Amino acid sequence: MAQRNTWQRDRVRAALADSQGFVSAQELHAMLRADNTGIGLATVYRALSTLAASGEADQLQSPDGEAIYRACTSTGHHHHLICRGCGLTVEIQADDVEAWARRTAATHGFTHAQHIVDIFGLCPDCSAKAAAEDSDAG
Amino acid sequence: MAQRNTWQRDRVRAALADSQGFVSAQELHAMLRADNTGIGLATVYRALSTLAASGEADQLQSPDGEAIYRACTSTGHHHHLICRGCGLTVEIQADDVEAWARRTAATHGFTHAQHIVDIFGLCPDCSAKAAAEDSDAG
DNA sequence: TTAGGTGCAAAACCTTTGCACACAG
DNA sequence: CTGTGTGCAAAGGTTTTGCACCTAA
Repeated sequence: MAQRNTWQRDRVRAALADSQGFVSAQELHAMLRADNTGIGLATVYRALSTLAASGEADQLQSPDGEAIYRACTSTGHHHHLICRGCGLTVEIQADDVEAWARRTAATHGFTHAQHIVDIFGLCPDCSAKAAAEDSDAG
Repeated sequence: MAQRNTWQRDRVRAALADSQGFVSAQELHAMLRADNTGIGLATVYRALSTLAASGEADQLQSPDGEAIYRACTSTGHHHHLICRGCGLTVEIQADDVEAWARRTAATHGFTHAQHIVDIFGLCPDCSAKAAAEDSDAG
């Protein structure tokens, strides 16, 4: 039948739960290897896919183009505030926007809707640096 | 010295402006090749990076893990509801979201903030087709 | 002239897949 | 026993990079 309960799967799940924010499959694999398990990279990917499919994990794309995962928290996902200067990424809650996106898709009869909501800008540090360079370099 | 003004760069910029919504570098390259230009894939990537760095284009990750770009329109800001199946694009107004984005950036001390708010999904037609295939094959 | 841009192809990167074997049920 | 899961490595995809030539200022 469906899924078996292997220690590999458990380790992946545990490592995922252990991580506070998002983790890439590569990072997860590295963690697991460092943890003295001879787990394979493909296994990590497969476990992650399965976990994501069964709703135990959330999967999305990092700004770097990697797939990143997090243990599934009961309530929806969030979005990102990304610094163009240093790459700093702040996770933001946007329940209103979630609702708006769903409503907008439904209004137009769209199904299977995913939304992209991200804000690019300069973080406080980079804003200060940019201002300094501006008056400095002219 | 800074950037030169090559026809390749111009074509990339034009193709980008020509596209409603987001386009991947691969798609852009295909368009440009079909347009009778012998432009190279690497050139498209390089032009896109330059454009993104100079603020003329916005770059982000599609749900499929590709980097996607769109022309940065300084005026008449609106968003898109894009059909994954047939490419149909609906322009949507989102004043509430505009306000929210501005507020969120400010709250975190971010400056020069631009936001990306787009929804990908299946339009009514493609939804129906997908449902038909589902009950047919499943 | 100068130095940045271009094209091609190979490299690098992340992710998926084929295969033989092991292990959960 | 049955069939899913695993590990390895090779394949697949996208994006970057090296190099020689070209071209815009």
